Amino acid sequence: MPQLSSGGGDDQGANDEMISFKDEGEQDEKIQENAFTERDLADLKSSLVNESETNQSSNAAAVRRSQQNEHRGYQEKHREHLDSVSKHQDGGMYKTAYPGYPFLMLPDPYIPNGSMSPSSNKVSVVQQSHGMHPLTSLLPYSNDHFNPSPPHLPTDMSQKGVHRPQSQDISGFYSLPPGGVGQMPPSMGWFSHSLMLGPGMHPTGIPHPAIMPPSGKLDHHDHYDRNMYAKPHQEPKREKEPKKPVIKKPLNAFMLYMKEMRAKVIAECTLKESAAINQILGRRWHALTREEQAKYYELARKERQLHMQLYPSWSARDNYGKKKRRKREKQQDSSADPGSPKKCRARFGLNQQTDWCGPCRRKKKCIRYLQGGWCTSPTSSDGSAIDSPLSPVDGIPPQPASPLHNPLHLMPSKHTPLILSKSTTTELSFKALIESSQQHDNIHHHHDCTLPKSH
DNA sequence: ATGCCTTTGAAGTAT
DNA sequence: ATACTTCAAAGGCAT
Repeated sequence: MPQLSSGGGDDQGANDEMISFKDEGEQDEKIQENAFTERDLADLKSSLVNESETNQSSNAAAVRRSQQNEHRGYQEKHREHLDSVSKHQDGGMYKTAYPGYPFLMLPDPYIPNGSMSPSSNKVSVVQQSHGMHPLTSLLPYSNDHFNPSPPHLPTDMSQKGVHRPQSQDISGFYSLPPGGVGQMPPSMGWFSHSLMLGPGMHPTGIPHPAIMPPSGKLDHHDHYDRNMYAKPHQEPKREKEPKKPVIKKPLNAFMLYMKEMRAKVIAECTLKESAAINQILGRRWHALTREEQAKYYELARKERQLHMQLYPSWSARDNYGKKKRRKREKQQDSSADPGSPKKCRARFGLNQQTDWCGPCRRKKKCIRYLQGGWCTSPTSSDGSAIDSPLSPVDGIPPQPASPLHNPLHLMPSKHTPLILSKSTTTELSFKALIESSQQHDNIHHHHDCTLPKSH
C-alpha cells in the first residue's frame, strides 16, 4: 500500500497513522514497483514541512492553544485574526499558482522559497482521470451552489490569489453567522473555493461548508443559499440565537479523496449507498500510488493549516462528543471481555512489546489476524469466548459464521470490508459486496468496482 | 426526525 | 507513551 513515511515531518504529526494493512511483502513489492521510493517520500515530507510552514503552523498552533480556553471575544478575535491573516497574504503570501492545481493559489508555506518546487511532480503529478480537476470535487460546494457575487466586489483573484478585502464589512453584504468573518469556513476554504469558483465569485468565499448551524444537519445548498446570499435584515433573528456555529473538522486526505471520487464510483458502480461506496473507495485508496495519495495528504495538510489560521481557537474538542455515543454504548454491550491489548497479547502468547493485539487499528498488523483468527478473542452475547472460528480465504478476513458469533463490534472494521449490515443487505448491495469481497486485497485491479451495472 | 452504516486519518480522551 | 474514541462526508436505510 502506498504510504507516506512519517519522517516526523507533518506539522500535524499524523503520518504515523499511515499504517499499511497489507502484508509487508505486498507492500514491498509495490514499493519496488514504484519509482517513488522511501527516500522520495522522505524528501516529499521534508519538502512539505518547510521553514515557513513550520513557523506559521507553530505560531498558529501556539495561538490556537493559548486561545483554547478563551471563549470570550469570540467574534472580534476571529475577525482580528483574519485581518492579520489577510494582511499577511497581502504581503505576498499567496502569489504563486500551483502548477498541479491550475486554479489554486498557494500560500508561500507550500512553496517555500522555491525549496518545495510545486513542479516537483511529487505531489501534483496525479493523473486527473475522469476529466475532473483535482480540486473540483474537493470543493464541497460546486459552482452550482453559488450565485454570482455582487458586482461591486472584486473578482480578480488571479494576481492576489485569495485576497480577501479586509476593509469591507462583509456582514454588511451577507448575513454571516454569529462568528462573522472569523467563522469563515475552512475546508477547501476561502482560498480554494473562492479561486475555483471563477470570476464573479465572492472572493471571501463566505460562508463555508465547515460552518454548520448549531442545529446540525444542513444541506450544502441550503447552507449557502441561506448564508452566503442571505440578506442583512435577517440579522434580528440571529440575535435571538447567538449560538456559535459549528465549525467542522478539516477533511483528512481520505475524506478529500472520497469527495473527489465518490461521484465516479457512484457512476461506475450504479451504487448510491455510501457505506458500500466507501468500502470501494477505501480499497481504491489503498490501491493508489504514493504519488496519488501524496496529493491528498498534501491537500489535507493545507486544509488543516488553513483551518488553523482561520480558527486559531478552534479545536476538534469543540465538536467532540456531540454525536451520539453509540460506540460507547455498544462497547458496554460487548464488553463481556474483549480484553485489554495487554491481556490479549498474553492470552495469545504474543510479544507484549512488538506484537499487536486489540482492535486492529493502526500500528502493526495483528498477528492473530494474520494467523487467521481474531485480533481479540470475540465473545458471544453471554460473554463466552469464541476463538477464531474461521480461517481466512485468500487473504479475506474471516467472516461471521453467524450474527451471534460475530458481533460486528468485535470485528475490526479494517479487516472486514464486507460486513453485511442491515443497510447493505439489499440485493444490489449484497451482490456488490460479494463481488468486491472476491477482489479484496487485490490492489492491482484497475476496476475494483465490478458491480452490477444494472439492477 | 434521527441515527446507522462504512471508509481513513486527525486529533481528541483515557489509561 | 500508548490505547482507544470521536468526527469529518455521503446518502440510503431502519427505527
